[in-house]
Amino acid sequence: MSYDILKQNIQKHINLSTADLELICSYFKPASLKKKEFLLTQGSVCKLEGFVIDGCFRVFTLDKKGNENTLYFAAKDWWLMDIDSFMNQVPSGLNIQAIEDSEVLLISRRDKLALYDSMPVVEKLFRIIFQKGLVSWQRRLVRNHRFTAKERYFHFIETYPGITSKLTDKQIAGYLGISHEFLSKIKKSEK
Amino acid sequence: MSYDILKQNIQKHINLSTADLELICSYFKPASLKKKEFLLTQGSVCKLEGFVIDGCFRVFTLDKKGNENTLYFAAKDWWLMDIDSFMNQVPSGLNIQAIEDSEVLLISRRDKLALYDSMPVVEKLFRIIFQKGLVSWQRRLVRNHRFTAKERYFHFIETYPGITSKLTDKQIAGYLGISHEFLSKIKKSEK
DNA sequence: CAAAAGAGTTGAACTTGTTCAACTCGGGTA
DNA sequence: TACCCGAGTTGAACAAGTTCAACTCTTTTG
Repeated sequence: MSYDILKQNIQKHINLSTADLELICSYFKPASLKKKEFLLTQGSVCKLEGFVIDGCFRVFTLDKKGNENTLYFAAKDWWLMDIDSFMNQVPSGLNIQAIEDSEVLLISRRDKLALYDSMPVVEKLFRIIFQKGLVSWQRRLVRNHRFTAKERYFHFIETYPGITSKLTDKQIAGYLGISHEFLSKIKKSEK
Repeated sequence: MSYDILKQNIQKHINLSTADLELICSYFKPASLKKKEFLLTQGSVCKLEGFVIDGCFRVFTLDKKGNENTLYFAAKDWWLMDIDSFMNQVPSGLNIQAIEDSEVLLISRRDKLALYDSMPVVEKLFRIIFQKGLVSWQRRLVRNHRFTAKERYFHFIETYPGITSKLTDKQIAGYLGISHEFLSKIKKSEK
């Protein structure tokens, strides 16, 4: 059952009664996306927050020159959201696209706000999730300042071997913040 | 009264009764730090979380070569913490140093955990604070990928004119992730 | 199956940023 | 006052990463 992955994810963060767990999960609705389909496009308002059950997504922005900058990839067991647009109902600066056929569990903004209001433990859950997220974003920024593109590349493939295999080099380059031509040269140099 | 700044900061995020606000604030104890004094040093465990009433701090890491990488500056009305070390009681990778004589309000880990447990609204407060923090770290990473050092420099001084005046160029360079020599050349080029 | 589009590679010229070393300048401290 | 230290500047040589263009090789799609 696909909800098991969500339940296990929540329990990694907090201890919860089975009843509470069931109740939280009941607000999430399953959805399928085909490869290349978008869950959110830049400029529109984010209406859904998701959790990936299977498949993989990339979350990226597009600048005027058409350069893609990838914020993160979300494979199985990852949360998927544009927090800013979802919470504040402002136009999103992000695109969320399936990079392979995928299954997600989605919650609407209204339901999420209702959960926050009715279950304090959900506040705690997301306080912890965001707290952990903040730490990893801080670390990523330091790596970006401190490490060369080559070091960042090897850090990435060692840290996320499972995701790497699903991605094109162009997508990885967009995550590392380098051109795909340069990534190609990095890979060649280390053969 | 110095607690007013903290109260106003909290109220920017959530609506709270005066009684709750007073109760939360009662856990925070004032402290003074002299210029160059450390609130936390790399390798030790973070025991206190702070809120800046006056002055300014820098939060940075030091690598083997002695390069300083600044995660952020915290002036009046900013929160100050190493979330990872504080929450998980692991040795910190960060240094927190006053860059001028400063006043802070500090809360211990025990008191913070007690607040989380006894007041669900505190969970909400920090859920919102971390949520906003996450958004700005994501944006900063995109700026780092997309913008040149020169663009990042002008973005910084335009966004934080008040803090800029307190900082040396070396400290700003550490925040931007460039050498201070290169920052000097950037400033010269735009005269 | 054929055509087209996208992914990856390579080279050459270029831009951005680093490193190291030498120098200047102003402010605190003995 | 004299000194020294840290901040900032500058130049030259170098390293890291980009851009553009040309080419190959898969993959997708009609």
